[in-house]
Amino acid sequence: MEKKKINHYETANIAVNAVIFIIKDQKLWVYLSTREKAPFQNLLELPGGLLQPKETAEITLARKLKDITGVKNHFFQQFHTFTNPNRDPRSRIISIGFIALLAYDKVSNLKDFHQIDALPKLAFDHKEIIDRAIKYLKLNIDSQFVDQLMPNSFPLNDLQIVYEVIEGKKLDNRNFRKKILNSGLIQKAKIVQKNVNHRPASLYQFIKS
Amino acid sequence: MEKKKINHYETANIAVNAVIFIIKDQKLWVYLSTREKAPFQNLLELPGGLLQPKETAEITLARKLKDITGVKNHFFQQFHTFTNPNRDPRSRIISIGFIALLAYDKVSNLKDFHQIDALPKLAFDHKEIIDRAIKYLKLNIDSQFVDQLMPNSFPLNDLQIVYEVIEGKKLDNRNFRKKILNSGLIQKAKIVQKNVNHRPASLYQFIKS
DNA sequence: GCAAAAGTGTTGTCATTACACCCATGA
DNA sequence: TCATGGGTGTAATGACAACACTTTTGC
Repeated sequence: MEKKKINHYETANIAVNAVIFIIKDQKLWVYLSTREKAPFQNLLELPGGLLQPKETAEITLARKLKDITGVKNHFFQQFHTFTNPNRDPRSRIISIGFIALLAYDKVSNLKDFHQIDALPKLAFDHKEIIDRAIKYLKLNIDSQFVDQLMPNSFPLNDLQIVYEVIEGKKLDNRNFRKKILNSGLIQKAKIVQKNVNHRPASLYQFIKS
Repeated sequence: MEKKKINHYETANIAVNAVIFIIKDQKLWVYLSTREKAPFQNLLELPGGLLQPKETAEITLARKLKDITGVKNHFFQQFHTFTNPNRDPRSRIISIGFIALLAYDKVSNLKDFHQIDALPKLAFDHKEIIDRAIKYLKLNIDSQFVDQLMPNSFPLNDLQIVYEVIEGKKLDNRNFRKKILNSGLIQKAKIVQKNVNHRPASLYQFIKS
């Protein structure tokens, strides 16, 4: 008896994965959690999850991010979709990769963040996802991205460090200040830095349009 | 009797769609074909197809592009994945969107190309896919992209037109020539334009690295 | 000789780079 | 008073913008 071949195309689960970046101590850090189940048990992995019926990838991701960080209204952006048929040994799951950017002062617990230049072996293709996310971040660095990585108000030198970390090079302090102040993107906040054992900095904030 | 809920996640087919651009007559054109079956019968749609088992999206796309244009080794690039659960009325199909760029002299039949500023109603969410592809193209315009859109050798003024169409503005001829010649990206070809009823142009080509 | 597109230089403005010292605070 | 990071100006260079006429070919 011959079974009619209705459909020789593949069906798959659809996953999202978030590469959540923060900048702290002049380094880029990414959120990872430990897998409790096989496959890749005890290895670190990116947060993510499968799309439920009626969900877009963006809705699934917003739901997941809120669960993970407790922050509402995360900033995130698609950067690539990973479709290698063997990327999950259990079954075919394609993953839509997002970057999510977060100011470190919004993170209540930093222990799940890992420096991107000292990552151990990761589950699945998550190393590849992170590598591509970093490439995307460096290539698309702009004030909208940097805004997300900064606290509400900040010294100019902290802003400079964020640019330096992402661009991977030192910037001239005087030139940086000149440029950023002339850009019209930021303004002086009404408060000043306190409790530092050096000259307190003026604090600035991004002008929300 | 209660049915055990094994999996409340969605499975879906995975499609790729290609937004194939050419530039001709100082306009941007996109490849579309007419749907022969419902849904959206007789409307125009983007080329694409479903992933087969063991195929990555990139492999599926390369296969499809070769079928459509006859060209091997197409240049293409992912730009966005579309996951609206209602984007296909038959079942859940998510689509990975690619741009593909092609020199118009490689196209044997131009009848399936449509000017992007005069598109009729399209099938599915394909209008949205094209809009996003155009945005991506404009935002990421670089010499690698432009190279794909040019014939092997070309007059500088044709190159200028390609930049003008993508950027959506006129460029100064002298400044354009100065800049592009100083960039080190192109070199004079050994041949010269023929059979034109005006002064024949020197032809140039991109230096393949 | 006319139509059509190819090709060519100079000047002003603005953005970017390079570079080194004094300032305000807490301990 | 010392340690720590905050904060400042000027000059040289390079990139980009504005601008109009001559050249070469086919018909």
